[in-house]
Amino acid sequence: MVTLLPSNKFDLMEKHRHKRIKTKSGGLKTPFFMPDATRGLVKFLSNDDLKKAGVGPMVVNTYHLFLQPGVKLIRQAGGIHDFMNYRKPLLSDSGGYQVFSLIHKNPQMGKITDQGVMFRSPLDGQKHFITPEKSIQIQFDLGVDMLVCFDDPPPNNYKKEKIAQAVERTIAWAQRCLMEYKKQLIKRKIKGSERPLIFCVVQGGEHIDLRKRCVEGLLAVAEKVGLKWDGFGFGARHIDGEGNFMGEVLQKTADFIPEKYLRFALGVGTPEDIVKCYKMGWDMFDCVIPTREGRHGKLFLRKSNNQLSIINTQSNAKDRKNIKNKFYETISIKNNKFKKDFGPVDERCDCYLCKNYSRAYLNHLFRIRDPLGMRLAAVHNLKFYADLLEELRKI
RNA sequence: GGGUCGGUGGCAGAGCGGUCAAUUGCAUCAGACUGUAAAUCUGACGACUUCGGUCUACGGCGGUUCAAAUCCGUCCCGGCCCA
Repeated sequence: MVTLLPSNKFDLMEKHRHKRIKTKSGGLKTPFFMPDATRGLVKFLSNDDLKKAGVGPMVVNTYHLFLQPGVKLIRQAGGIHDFMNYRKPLLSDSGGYQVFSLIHKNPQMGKITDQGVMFRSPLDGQKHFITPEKSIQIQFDLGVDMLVCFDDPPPNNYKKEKIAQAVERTIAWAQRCLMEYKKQLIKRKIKGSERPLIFCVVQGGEHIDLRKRCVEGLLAVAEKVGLKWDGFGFGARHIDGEGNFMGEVLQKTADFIPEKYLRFALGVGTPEDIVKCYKMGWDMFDCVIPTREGRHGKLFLRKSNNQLSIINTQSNAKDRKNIKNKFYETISIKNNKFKKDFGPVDERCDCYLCKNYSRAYLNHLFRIRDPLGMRLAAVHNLKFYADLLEELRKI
């Protein structure tokens, strides 16, 4: 494998660590990245593609799977692993993010109360009431290896008092989630080694005091219930209104979370954001970037050296400035300049795309909008992420 | 040869006297995307420009009109119908 990271480029605090965790579907070493298989698949990819891309654990989504095909069917299939025929660890996101992405962004899509959330299905408009308890029950029904508490992630630009309110709600919901978790373990007679790991989520937007309050509240709640969290997630968006990475908030939040807990930076992120978070002590990541941007024709490339990128010259001024800090480059394969480029997408990459096809061919696939193009691009980007994380595991 | 319907920007196809450099779709060019309502979304798309405008454009030519892609004449080209 070609080294991705320049060895001396990161002047951040060195708080990274390596943990080993056990799940019923196998062990994991941190740090690791999980692609989002929201509806029970990484769009366009087969399990074989995932394997070739070096994908291990993945994230599925409670709310989306609840809507379709429904929990009952997945139970009949023998659980989400059997349904997908995927044997590696799976983490289910609670549906909390959909409180943000569907409702906070679009109030007519549902209603949030202390009791729970009324979602209006984007599929057919039907109403569904999801409570913290229900989210946990669904996640047990899915049979995942890791589950996440149902939370309320407000947009970062909300007034502080509203974010504080979301923090208190998230803490209260976490307690209800943990109680339900306890109940389900007993009800289903789940033994220690079969126990899914449980993550709570820290809210608080850009406010460090609220993040602190949230971590403390979540620790207190666990004590009250008499169980321990396996990990803490960083909730809401980790970029501010201008698209800037909220480095200090991420760093401080990591510091508030006691060392022994896993730290899961939900939704992070770009390769550089992952590296930064890793250095701060975050262990786990998931993001749609490699797959979505791949489907949209953006490919991640290993840099030939530590010099400035010359490829991405058409990006805006802000990007051009930022690119100095990047250890990789990106191309938009749809661009005209690749029409007759018969070289591989990334000559330093050994993924299925780069080993078999040219830039010109991929450009053609995107021009005719054939799904094969999106599939190959997603495989390539996931391999890039897999290689990056493999490298981080060695640092 | 007669009749009839048509010829609009790369293509398809609106417009049928001024608000038209011309709706819309496709194509093209670029950009965005961070716990996936995303095979999506945004912008540009005649030429020049001191960004206020200026010019050239709706088959050709010639008219009518203050004003024509839009009305009239004629020519060229195409579809269909009749001989």
